[in-house]
Amino acid sequence: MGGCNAFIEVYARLFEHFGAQGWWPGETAIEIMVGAILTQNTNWGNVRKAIINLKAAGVLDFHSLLELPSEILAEYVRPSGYYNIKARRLKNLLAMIRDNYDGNLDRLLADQTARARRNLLSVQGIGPETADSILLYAGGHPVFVIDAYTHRIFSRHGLVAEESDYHSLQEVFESRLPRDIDLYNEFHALIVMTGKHFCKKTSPLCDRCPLRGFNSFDGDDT
DNA sequence: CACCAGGCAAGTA
DNA sequence: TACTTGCATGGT
Repeated sequence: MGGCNAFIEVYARLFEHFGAQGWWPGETAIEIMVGAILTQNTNWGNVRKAIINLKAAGVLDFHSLLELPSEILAEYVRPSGYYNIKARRLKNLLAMIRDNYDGNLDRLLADQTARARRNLLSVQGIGPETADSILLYAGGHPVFVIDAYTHRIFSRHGLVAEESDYHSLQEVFESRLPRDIDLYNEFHALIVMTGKHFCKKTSPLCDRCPLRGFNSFDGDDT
């Protein structure tokens, strides 16, 4: 259907259904970076409360966060869940930026993509999705962010193998799509939106999913 | 009530 | 290497 590649067609359908998402939901680089850690395996609504706490306390900037005691930081981020772990992960990230980029977040974000990514991944508590979210949404680097929804939606529709790991999925997306930062930005956001509304763990392939009937693979099972 | 959420690391065999 | 478990609040 529609001669061009399936991934572009999926993007077109999702964009038509949901419209532009305008991610990331946050204004500054530090806010995006913090949000990327806080949202790990957690509903964004909970993350928003944590961000509001940090803003209300006036500590949502690099040096305030660096100096803030971990126990206090943990209290602020408590609504996002795993609050002790996440407070430590934030501290680990801040320390890496202090040590490698002279405490300047903009220098991390302006670094070469590969080196910035390596440094992010060296932080305990930052894995590929968190690193790539920071690179794309805070730094504007052309890396496609993969998440649980990406895997679930695309494997259920028979577009990628069920056993694909993070890196192989990222390779597929980046090779099938034009290297366009705005496209990467919107597409991942649209995938998350689709997952939230139509592709939960249980309740596979529901009726009003914008991708329903996308290919013949659809609908043979639930 | 059970289940899940925009992961990641550590433990086990 | 390939599973499993801990981390935790809040919404549906």
